Amino acid sequence: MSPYDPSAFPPFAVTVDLVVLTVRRHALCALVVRRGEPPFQGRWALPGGFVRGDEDLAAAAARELAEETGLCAHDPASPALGNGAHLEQLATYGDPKRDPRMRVVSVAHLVLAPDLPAPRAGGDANSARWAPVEDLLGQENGFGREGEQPAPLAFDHARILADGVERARSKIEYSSLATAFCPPEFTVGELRRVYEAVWGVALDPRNFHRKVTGTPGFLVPAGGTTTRQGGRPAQLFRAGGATLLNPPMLRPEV
Amino acid sequence: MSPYDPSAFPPFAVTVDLVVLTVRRHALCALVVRRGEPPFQGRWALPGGFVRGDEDLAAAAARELAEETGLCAHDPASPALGNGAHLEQLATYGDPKRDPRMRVVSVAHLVLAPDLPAPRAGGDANSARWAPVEDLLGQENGFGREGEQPAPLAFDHARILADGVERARSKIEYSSLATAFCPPEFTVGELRRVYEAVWGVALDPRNFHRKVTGTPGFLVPAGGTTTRQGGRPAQLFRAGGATLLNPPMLRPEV
DNA sequence: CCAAAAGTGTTCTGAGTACACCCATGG
DNA sequence: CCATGGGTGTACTCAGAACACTTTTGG
Repeated sequence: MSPYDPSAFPPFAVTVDLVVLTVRRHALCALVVRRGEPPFQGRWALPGGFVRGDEDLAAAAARELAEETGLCAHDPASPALGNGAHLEQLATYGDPKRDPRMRVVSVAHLVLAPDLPAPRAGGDANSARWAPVEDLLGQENGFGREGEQPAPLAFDHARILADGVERARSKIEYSSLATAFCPPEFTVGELRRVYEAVWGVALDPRNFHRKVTGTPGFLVPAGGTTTRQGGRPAQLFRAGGATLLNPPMLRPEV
Repeated sequence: MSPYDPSAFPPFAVTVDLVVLTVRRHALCALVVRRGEPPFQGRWALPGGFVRGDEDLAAAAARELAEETGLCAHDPASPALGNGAHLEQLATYGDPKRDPRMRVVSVAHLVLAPDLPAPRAGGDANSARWAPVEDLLGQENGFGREGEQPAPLAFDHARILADGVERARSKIEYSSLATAFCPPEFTVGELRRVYEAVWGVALDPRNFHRKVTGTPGFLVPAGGTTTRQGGRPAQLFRAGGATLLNPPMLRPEV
């Protein structure tokens, strides 16, 4: 079978889907858009779209991200830049029946973004919003609010979202990725609240402070202080050059 | 743009490429096949092939693996079974120019296999062999043998192989995946030599023994002993049910 | 007897945990 | 003055690192 023969291989549609995570009001939230057409019309879905014929996968993900949120993300090789979003490839989903219309292989990407004012519904998306992942996936932990159980996400997007959340949860253990959820300058307490929101646990503020300030290259002082969280003024930091956290931040047992 | 309109999205070819790793003669080795046709004719490449129209990605990877090696791997969800191979999705490579003939998106998979007699060249592959990853990627460590620098792998396969090796190296830290490199029954020393080959370091045999036998569910005694490594008879073990290793095995600093 | 690998015991030390305590601000 | 969060000091504990030592085979 010659590779030049188009009948030797079936044609696929290739898309990118985005798991865009942020921390809002002490909860881990994901960006979802409402579908304006069948299938799954009216249901929430992850943002995404077709990869163009001459476009790299990461470029397609960055383009879709910009179209849907105005965020400017960057190459997977170099993490956080621009207005701070981190983008990396997550996994690829290619079940033959995942889209009832045709054979679609979707390369999911994970984006970690600082808290943004409000998603702007742009392009082909009817409307967009931030939703707590706990609501989107069903209450994994016991302490979720009861009652409002929204319709499940379209396609296999609940699975993709769950994989993205799991990736984010494990990756902040051994990397400085949690800073991607923070504004350019942040306090140790704000960074701690990111960990607490993503992991759904409480951390000891004193030991956390020692751990992150004692790891060389993790945080660099930005010079100023802030009282935006109340209490005693806190030093402001920027993310340092170190991307790997060794020894890792230990996630308390559940 | 309606998704039903075939002109709305460009058609892609979708393939799976396999990073098949094993440990032979105290070295980490990868399975490579010689290309019988252009482009890159005569060069070594990773095994792989087109995904069929009604086939899941993992199924395509398992099929290609069986065609090339006779190995029987299994679903990514459940790790090692059959004759012991572990298969998981690695990453997806979709640079528009990665294949000069056409637009190909390749979903790479990682396979960890115990030492096999010899690869059987099957199907569309001219010939196949195990090659030390150190030779295929250029000597990362100083202690590689000099001189014989083979031609680089075809396409972007060196990058894919490097990503697969890196995944394997990091994943055996915190999982029981290293047992996938071992036969069904193995000794603690054999398992230690797997770690040493994959990481390229020397580990303290005494502390390693305590660590793996002291982690509940990691190893279960198989009952017998063997002297196939010489010296005092060693207990035989099987891989236990535990898949996560906590606390992780610590990789010594380079 | 000796080499080689398996396995056990013991000491030292680095890092996480828990928690008492002080600091600096806003209201 | 006091509530709130920021930050430091310290004792306890656990697990990895290093290494002396014993065990059991093959040659």
